[in-house]
Amino acid sequence: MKRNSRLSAVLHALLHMAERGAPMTSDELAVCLQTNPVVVRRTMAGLRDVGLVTSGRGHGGGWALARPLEAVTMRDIYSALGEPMLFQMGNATESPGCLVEQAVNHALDDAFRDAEAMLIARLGEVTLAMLAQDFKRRFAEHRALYQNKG
Amino acid sequence: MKRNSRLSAVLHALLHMAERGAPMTSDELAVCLQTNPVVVRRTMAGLRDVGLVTSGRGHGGGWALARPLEAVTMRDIYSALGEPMLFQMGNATESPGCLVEQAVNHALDDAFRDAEAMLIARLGEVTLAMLAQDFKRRFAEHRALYQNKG
DNA sequence: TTTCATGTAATAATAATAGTTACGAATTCA
DNA sequence: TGAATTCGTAACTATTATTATTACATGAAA
Repeated sequence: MKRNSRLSAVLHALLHMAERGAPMTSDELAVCLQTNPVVVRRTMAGLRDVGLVTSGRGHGGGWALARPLEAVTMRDIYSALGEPMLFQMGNATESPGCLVEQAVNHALDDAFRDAEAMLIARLGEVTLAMLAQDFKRRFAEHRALYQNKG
Repeated sequence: MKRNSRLSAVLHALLHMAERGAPMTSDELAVCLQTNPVVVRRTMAGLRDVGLVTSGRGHGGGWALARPLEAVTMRDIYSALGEPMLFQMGNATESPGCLVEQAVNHALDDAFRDAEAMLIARLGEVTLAMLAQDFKRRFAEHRALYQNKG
């Protein structure tokens, strides 16, 4: 896994889990996401805590979706991962004794809060089912191209 | 200077530069922003390159605003610092061979692009003059409180 | 009871950012 | 001219945050 793009990676994982019927192990997901099994567990643990996925141990164990694709939005995932991903931009000092800084921080906070609100709203409009459908469309398109060429 | 809050720090600096009539040296700004003079130079150099501030060497030199406060918005500063501050969230892989990932990234990019567009629009509505005025308001308020208490 | 898989703590490695040191170049003033 | 400033930058170090790894315990299934 790279950079701070955990959201992208997790969505990726969830769609692969959906394609598969049975649970996927941390090792399988780690290969899929090009990261380490322990990192997968740590990340998925957060999703399990809010009821988005389930985990099971022993034979036949692993990670599985806890809800149908239609009932999960990108916002759910974003929130489960701990929203401050972006937008944290904590203002310079936590103890704003300087009145200039108070004025600056107030204006910045306003703008960033609004932008994040819009982001969250947009993420809430897209379900995993929609993503899966978009994937299918791309797949069909890709296959058509492939058949044309050979 | 702390964290990734360069935007906040720079706005802070510019307002202090405005209060003062004469240019401020990197050393003075460094004290004001609790950072290092070299860091100040590096940061301010970006603003100078887009014509927001001027720099002068030797006696009486230092940094000064190149435009009136009314003619600079928070967006100008945000852009000059290199927008990808937040929002960079580069999707997991740069070579998206996986169609699942393509679908995910497309959806995420849409949402983040819209949110950043809103952020930039909001930042563009606030001039440094407005921030200065808000500061004055806070100062008056503060002084009133102080006089009441003794 | 052996094998498989998660749970988690502790540690190491990486990457991004910020801070330092050092010195060169340009400007002012005596 | 020469000394005092002050920015301009490169090179290096330090710090911080994130990610990856190791190791082992816990629980479940065959």
